[in-house]
Amino acid sequence: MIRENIGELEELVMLIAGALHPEAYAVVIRKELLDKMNRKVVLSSVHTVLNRLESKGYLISEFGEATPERGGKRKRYFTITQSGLAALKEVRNKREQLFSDLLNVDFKFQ
Amino acid sequence: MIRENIGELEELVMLIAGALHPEAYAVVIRKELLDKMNRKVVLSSVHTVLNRLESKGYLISEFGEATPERGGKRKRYFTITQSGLAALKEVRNKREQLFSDLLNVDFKFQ
DNA sequence: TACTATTGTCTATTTAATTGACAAATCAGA
DNA sequence: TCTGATTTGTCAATTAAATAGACAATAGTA
Repeated sequence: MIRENIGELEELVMLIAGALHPEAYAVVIRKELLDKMNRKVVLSSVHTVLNRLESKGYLISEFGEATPERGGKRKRYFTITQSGLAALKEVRNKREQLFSDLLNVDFKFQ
Repeated sequence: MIRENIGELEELVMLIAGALHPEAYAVVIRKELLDKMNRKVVLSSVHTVLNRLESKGYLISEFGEATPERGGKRKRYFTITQSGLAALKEVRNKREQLFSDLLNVDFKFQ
């Protein structure tokens, strides 16, 4: 059974893939994860979640040109879908609501 | 090895436990998870993450009175720590930055 | 040609999340 | 007072997510 909610790594990868458009592929996503979130993951972890996000319909992918400038297999580029963007916005809004509830309590008690 | 980052469920549980202060215990946390986030979890899942968060130092707990009004074992109340609050704020800020990057790209390409 | 760099795939292992059965405590009604 | 329903917590087993590491594919460079 696959979870219907978005996991923590999944959310970050989606955000970064979206922000990197149209140059989002595993290697640079991993780099951004490290640079911007200080999140250390191995490449294959990024691939694992990219594949899972694609199977959930939150991302789509296509392979780049057959002859890259320098080494490597063809890059697989990912794009966020409308469904993916909507899912991101939804969790964000709900979490922001919780956050404001929390800060409110924090004000009263501490 | 314990992950240094906060998981998706962990984050929600911390936010809710904080917002429910000083009445946060597993059963009501689970109810809020359902009501506010439409997140369906079994009670023991909530307990599992509460225990993990406590062992990470993000929450602390104490047992309530030995003779509750109606049924049940003694309630275990959870409180968010300064460390927990700081961790929440940190991931939130970083994610917000990614989100604004994404919306910016979204504007340019779609 | 051999080496290095870049990217992706696959399999196995570890960690996190979930489930379900059970234990403990108390109230309410027969 | 016994029985059952309620409320809460604990524990063990299973499933899913995340990680690690070996390998394959492709191309530039010495």
